[in-house]
This record gives sequence, C-alpha cells and structure tokens, in this order.
Amino acid sequence: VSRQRGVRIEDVAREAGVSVATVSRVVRDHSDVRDETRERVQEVVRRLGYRPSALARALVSGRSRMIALLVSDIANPFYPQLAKAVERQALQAGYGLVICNTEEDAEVTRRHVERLHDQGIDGIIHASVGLDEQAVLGPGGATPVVFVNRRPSAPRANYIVSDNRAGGEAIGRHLLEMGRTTVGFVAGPSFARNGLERLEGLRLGVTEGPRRGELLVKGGDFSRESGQAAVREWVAAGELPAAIVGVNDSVAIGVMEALIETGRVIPQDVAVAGFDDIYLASSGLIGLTSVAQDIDRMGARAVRALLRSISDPTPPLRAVREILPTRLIVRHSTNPTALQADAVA
Amino acid sequence: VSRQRGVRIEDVAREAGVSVATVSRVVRDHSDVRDETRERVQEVVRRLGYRPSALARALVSGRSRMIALLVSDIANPFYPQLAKAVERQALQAGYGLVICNTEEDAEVTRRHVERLHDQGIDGIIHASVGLDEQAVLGPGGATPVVFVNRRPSAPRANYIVSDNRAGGEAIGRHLLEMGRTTVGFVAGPSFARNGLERLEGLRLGVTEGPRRGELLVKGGDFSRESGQAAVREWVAAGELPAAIVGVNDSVAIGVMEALIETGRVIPQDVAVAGFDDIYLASSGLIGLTSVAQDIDRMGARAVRALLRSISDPTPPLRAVREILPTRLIVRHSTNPTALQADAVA
DNA sequence: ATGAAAGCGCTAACAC
DNA sequence: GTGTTAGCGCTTTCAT
Repeated sequence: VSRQRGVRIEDVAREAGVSVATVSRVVRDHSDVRDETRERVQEVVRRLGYRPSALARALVSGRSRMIALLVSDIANPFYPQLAKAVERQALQAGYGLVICNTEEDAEVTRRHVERLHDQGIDGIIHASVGLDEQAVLGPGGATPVVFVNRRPSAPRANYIVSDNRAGGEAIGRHLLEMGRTTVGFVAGPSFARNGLERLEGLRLGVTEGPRRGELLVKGGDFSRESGQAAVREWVAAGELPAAIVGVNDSVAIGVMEALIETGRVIPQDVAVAGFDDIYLASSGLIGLTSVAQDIDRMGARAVRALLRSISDPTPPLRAVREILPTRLIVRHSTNPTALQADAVA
Repeated sequence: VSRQRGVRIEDVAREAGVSVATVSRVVRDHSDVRDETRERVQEVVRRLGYRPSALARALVSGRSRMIALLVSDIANPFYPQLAKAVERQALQAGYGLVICNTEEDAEVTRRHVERLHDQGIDGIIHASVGLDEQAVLGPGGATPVVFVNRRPSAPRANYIVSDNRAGGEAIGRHLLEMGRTTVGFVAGPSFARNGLERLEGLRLGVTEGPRRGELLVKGGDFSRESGQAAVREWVAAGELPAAIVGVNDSVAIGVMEALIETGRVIPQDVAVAGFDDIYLASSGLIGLTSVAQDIDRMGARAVRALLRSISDPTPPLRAVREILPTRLIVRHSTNPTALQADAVA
C-alpha cells in the first residue's frame, strides 16, 4: 500500500541488534546511549542508507520543521531577495521553507494559511500583510507569526521592519538639498503600512526641515504602471513636481519611464527616487536613488524570532518589535554628479 | 505531547454517531455513503471545524500533495514568473509548492532533494538542471521529475523547454537584416543546455542564412556582471562587435551598461539583444530586443505532466518531451525605429 | 543505558 | 452502506 518502501527505523534496529527506541535516540543525537552502541547503530544507518521520515516525525512530534514565507507577489524584485535570506537562515536551522503568493487578497491568504496549517507548518513569516492580517492571525491561532516589511496593526504581533519613516525623511531632505521644492509622492495602497510610513517620513523631510518644500501625493499600488499613471496625470494637469518619489523602486522606474516618454530629462527636469534599492536600481541604465533596506538582516532576524517563538510555546511577555535602519543611496536620478554606479550617502 | 490538539476524525465520528471510516469517506468524497449520513457528517464537520491532517494523510497514503520547484536562483527575474505559473497550476490541482534555490551547486541540490524526499514530496520540477542532474534523478529514484527551461542529458527524462535554437536563429537573422555583420554572443556556463542551444541557433542564423556574418563568442554565466565583463574585454581587445547577444536578458542588460559606460550609443554603435523577455526588457528605459518564452504554458504543462506521472506509477512508455515555440520581440536596442514600448515581430 | 508499548491522525482492506 | 482493524514510521513515557 505504501509508496516509498524505504529503510525503516525497525530495519535498522533489527540489523543493529537494538530496539527502535535506541535507534531513535542515536539519530536524534540524544545522549544516554553508550558510545559503543551509538557507533554500531550509526554504522548500520550509513550502510542501509536510513533516512528518518520527516512525515512520521512531524505527526508524532507535532513539529514539521517547515516554515512559510508569505509575500504579495514573488515577481516583485524585493521579495526574491528576502526569500533567499529567509531560506538561507531557515536551512541553516534545519527548517524547510514554503513560499506563498497572497496577491494582496485576504481570501487567497486564508486558503494558504489553512493548507499550511493542515500540513503542520511550524510558523509563518508574512512580508506583505495588508487586508489579510486576520486571515493569518486568526484561525491557526496557535501558529506563531512574525511580520516583516510591513507592520501589522495587531498590538501584540511580532514584527521586524525597516525604518521607513527615517528613509522617507532622508529622501525628502536630500531632495530639498538638491534644490527641489515641489516633491511628488506616488503612494502605495492604504492598507500597506510601509507605504504610509514612507509618506509620513517624506512629509516630515520636505515640510518640517530647515528648508521648506511642497508635497503632492498621488495614489497607486506597488507597480511600475502606477508610477507611469501618476506622471501622466501630473503632466496632464500641468503640475509636474520637480522631484518624484515612488513608494518603491518599481513605481519609481515607472515614473522614470513616463518622464522619458514625455520628453523630460532626469534629473535635470525632474528628479526621481524610490525605496528598496532593488538590484536593478544600481544599474547604469537606471541609476535610481533609493532607500536601501537591510534585507538579509530582516530575513535572518525574522527567522530567528520565529524559531524562538516556535520552540518556546509560552506566549512571550513582550512581542518582538524591531525597526532596522535604512540608508539612502544617492545616484544619478537625483544627483547628476553622483558616481555612475554606487555612491553611498 | 501533541501540539495541535485540534478536532480529530474520531471526534467527528463520535459526534455524528458513525465510524471514523464513514467520516473519512465523506471528507474524501468517496461514494458508498448514504446521502442522509453524508449530510449529517458534513454538518458535524462544519460545526466542529474539522480539518483533516495532511500529515497523517500523507503518512498513510504515501502522497503528500506537495511538489517542488528547483531553480538556480529565485532572484533571476525569469524564475519568479515561472514560479507563479507553476504555483497557480499546482494550487488549482490541490497541490502545494515548495521552491528551492540550487545555486547551480550539485551538493546544494542533493541536500534539497534529500530533504524533500524525507518530507514525502510527490514530484519535482527542475528549471535549472546543470551539474546536478544526477543529484535530482539519482537517489529518490522513485520520485517523478520533469525538467523545464534547460534540457537534461538523461535520455529517458521528461522535459518541457522552449525552442531556444529557433529563438537564436531568429535573433541572428534579425541582426543581419539590420545590417550587423559581426555578432558577439555572451554565452552561459557550458552545463546549461538552453545556453548552448541559443548559441547554436544564433550561429545558424548568422552564418548559414542568405546573408553571412561573423560570430564571436565569449564565456560567461547568467549574470549582468558577465555581460559587462565581456564588453570590457572586447573593447580592450579593440574588437567590439556591431551587435551583441546575451544568453539571457540579465547578461544583455550588463552588456548595455558596459556599452553606455564606454560611451557607445545603442543601437547606433552596437545593437543588443537577449533571451527571456523579462518584464523589465519592455521598459522604456531599456527597450531590449529579446526572445520571449511562453512561461505560463511551460509552467502549466510541467505541472500537468508531473501530476500525470505521479498518479500513474507505471513508467510511461515514452518520456514527455515538448519544445515550445518562442517569439522575437524587437525593441529599440536593435532597431531605433521600433515602437518605444512593444513591437512584436 | 536500553527496551516495550502506547500512540500521533488518518486510510484502506476486509468484514458484516 | 457502514464498521472493525491493522498499520503508515516514528517519538516518548515508563519500566527495567
């Protein structure tokens, strides 16, 4: 009936002349096994090529050693980098990683979470929480969740996010320094807190600093298209700002595209900046000024925090709440004299 | 001892006044259940919020309803798109998807495959087979594998790839038509068959057509950096071709970067083209001529083929071998008169 | 230090 | 149609 009639623990036990309990102890590095016995068992394990069934282990132990990463859209260049960081850290801790696309849809998230729960997932890292916060926090109540990238609204939830506010402020001040007094912001959807925080910071930088500027905001999502659309609307209305900031680099690239298309020169006519510092931002073809996040650190810390709350079943007294520093990378799109490739400010 | 003391099938059975077997039949939509009984059980299932444990099911049935997608590097923009296509199709069939980064490293692949096997994975789609072909085909011998994107060397393996040869040929002919007679190709690693096929096709298009050109080849990998390096070497040697083709779009973008950096104008001085037609190729900032693959179809077919060979344990008489058509998308990087955004040739 | 035995939650014969 | 039962492969008390 079974499909993978491989070597079972029982086979090892028989061959080594010990009980299954002893074999189990050996393969799990449990102490309380005489060295001689241990070596004999290990030899048999090697010889027979025994591999414990993760399935059976998970069933009996209640731990699958699998965690999940939820992202809105893996095709958004920011997420693959995060995914790699998370995978690396997870594998190192002996955990497998499942990546799920939520498509910013609470129902899709709910289905994923349900399936993951059925599969005995040990924990979830959600990088794109939005309308689906309840879907991930609610049902599998017991399953630990750590939010990254976007801050959740639940008061006791764990999160590790970047200092988007400081990043926005840095961009704002930088733009003023470059002599731009009207600054446009192409925002993200209102359910994404990182976008709101970026706007908040930008507003601070533009309107509260020693020099003052004016801030124009247009709604959008995280796509190139919404960057293009915003520019076209501004152009049509005859009120194109002297600088435009996208809620992320994709949007900023869309902004650049539409500007070029309408004959503007970047940055002479309009300066452009974004957030995330995706790999392509540094390309000589684009040279986009951007606020870089420490993705590796975010991923690594998230995994650590998650594994901690998995192994410690008691609800911790205080939730994990970390805000990682960001740094502004100034490139050609805001400063024509910036080094072609990479100038760190 | 157990962690998720949820509702068990036994609870449902007791509450509904039937045996666990009957409940099992109902939740699996098995026939041979009286309508009245079925409804009563369903009501209890709903009321108690019973969800079958995928773990227990997998253990006893030998099917985890999980498949894996292996890619060399999820940060390469081609793969996320493929991953989405595969995920969509898998979910629709009731399967979960695990994505693993092989880093082009056979040992990494081996570890992934081992872990997946331990977890009872039902099948594997490998999108980046290279030196790790044995690692994925060998040990879990029983686990079905379908290769996509890169063709495997094993004679009886299943694969679904694009017609890279035809794509290369199309680029070659197009470049000759645009008056370029010396064409450079920045190749991929020799273990990646898609790269070899692209070169083969390009050679055909450049040297065998009605018009003749000269082909120069430089080694590289699939990264932007190798595109840059190739250009720099050609420049240093004073033998920069009139057109350069990258083994993929990332390489082509690297080529463009280095050309710009050395003061060349694209396409007047040097025309550039690539493969994959990643999302960014169509950007007005880049406008890269590229050979597009039908990624959605590739993903969908791969999943279907995989699920077929999962459900039919008998080794099929003939392996699945499909070659999907590609199409050349001409943009500004080879044809200055091409429409800014998207011109399909 | 080691073994025996009781499950983990479910499916699949096989009986009725 | 429905119930009984024997596992799937392992971990984990509890004895010894």
